[in-house]
Amino acid sequence: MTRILIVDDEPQLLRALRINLVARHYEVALADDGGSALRQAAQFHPDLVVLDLGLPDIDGVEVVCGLRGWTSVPIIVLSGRVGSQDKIDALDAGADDYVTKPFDIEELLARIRAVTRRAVPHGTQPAQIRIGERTVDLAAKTVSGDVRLTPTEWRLLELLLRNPGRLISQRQMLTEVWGAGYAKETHYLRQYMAQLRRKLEPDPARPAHLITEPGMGYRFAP
Amino acid sequence: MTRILIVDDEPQLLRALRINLVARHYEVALADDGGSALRQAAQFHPDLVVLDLGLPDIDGVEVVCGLRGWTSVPIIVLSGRVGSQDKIDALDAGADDYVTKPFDIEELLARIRAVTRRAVPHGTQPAQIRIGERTVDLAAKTVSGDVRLTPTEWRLLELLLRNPGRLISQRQMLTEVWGAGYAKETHYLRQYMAQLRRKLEPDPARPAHLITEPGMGYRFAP
DNA sequence: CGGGGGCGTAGGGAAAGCGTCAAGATACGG
DNA sequence: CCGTATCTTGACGCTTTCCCTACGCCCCCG
Repeated sequence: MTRILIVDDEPQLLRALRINLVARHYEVALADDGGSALRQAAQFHPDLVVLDLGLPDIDGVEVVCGLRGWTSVPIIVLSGRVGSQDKIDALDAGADDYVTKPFDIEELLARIRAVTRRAVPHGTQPAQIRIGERTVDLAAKTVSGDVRLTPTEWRLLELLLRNPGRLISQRQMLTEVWGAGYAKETHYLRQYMAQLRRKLEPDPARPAHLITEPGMGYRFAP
Repeated sequence: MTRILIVDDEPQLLRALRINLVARHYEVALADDGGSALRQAAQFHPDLVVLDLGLPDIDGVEVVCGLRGWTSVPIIVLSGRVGSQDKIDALDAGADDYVTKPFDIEELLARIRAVTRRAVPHGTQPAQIRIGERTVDLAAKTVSGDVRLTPTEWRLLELLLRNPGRLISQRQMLTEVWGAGYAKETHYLRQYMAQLRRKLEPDPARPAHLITEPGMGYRFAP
């Protein structure tokens, strides 16, 4: 469920927004000034902030900066000011969208959908990745079970593991690992992929995680 | 360098935007109708699309859908229509922002910055397309259900999927997939289309998505 | 009713791509 | 200076993919 923090000093607008959002199954938290907005954001960990610029205590742009200091949560700014400079300031401070009051609630909802659709779910990939019976730690550059990899093998493996499930073209692998000018040396790939499989795959002859896509490239299957 | 595709049918607006964007070191491509917009997007691979809704050939929302069929590139819609419903339709079709004309160029630039700042580098977000019971991801080159495609099959499928609903002539398919000298080898098409259908269609004998247009070409029906 | 063009399916030979073994070349540390 | 680890390069079977031919079907048209 998407969690939304609404920040506005007008009680009736706050109320109207809360009702509309709850009806659409959002989880809602409220704040009526900048200070409590920052506090609520830290506690509530919203997936989206709807922020009125005209707050009694802190300027709205300041609130945006305060949030952006530690979070990349999407922010939609509401404001009665129609001047372009206000919009530019808010957007460049880190806001994702800017809606001028008065606004149609349906439009705001559509913009909320647009912004949340784009947002990446927080919590990216962990540093530890399992390959068969082995565990690879990209940050520490270690593999469980006393397996050691050469620098070239690490570069190659990292490229694959950072794109789980995605096909990496031979060209991309060669240019990123060996450099431009080696784009045709597919021989290196076969050589080093074989070594990686020998060191990592449970059954190197039948690779289950370091997959070949003939004519195209390789992929890491988690 | 950020690459921007501008789609508008007014030459003077096109010109003004191009000048402003080039001055700010964006790389710019232009299109003046929906058809060339879709084509340009497939060729130019922009990091952002600025799209006017009032195009002569295709409705703007259709263009948004056409793009969203295969890419998650950010889209900022321009429009003279101020009605909320137009905004909602465009945003829900997959647009990221909606700016009503006339607009301040500085505001548009700020919105461009806001949208591109949020955008993740190419390909990290899956752009998935449904074909029957299968799901195709063009960026990762994956098909659900342990289906694998050969390089030629991918080139052919990509061409069709990037032009959803549109007829692709045999000539175009042959030249783009096999090369300029193969424009008459229509039996290649029958061969590979059959294979694609076998691998993707629920009932290959009665294709529901990879449609033959006798004497003309083929079409992908979403 | 017969013929022809366009379409779908099947199968086989050629070629390209892949995995592997092995050995020479190069860098690095003792 | 030598030995080891690592990176290049070459050669050889094997698999996948591509290209091509052949054949049967359907629809349109004569």
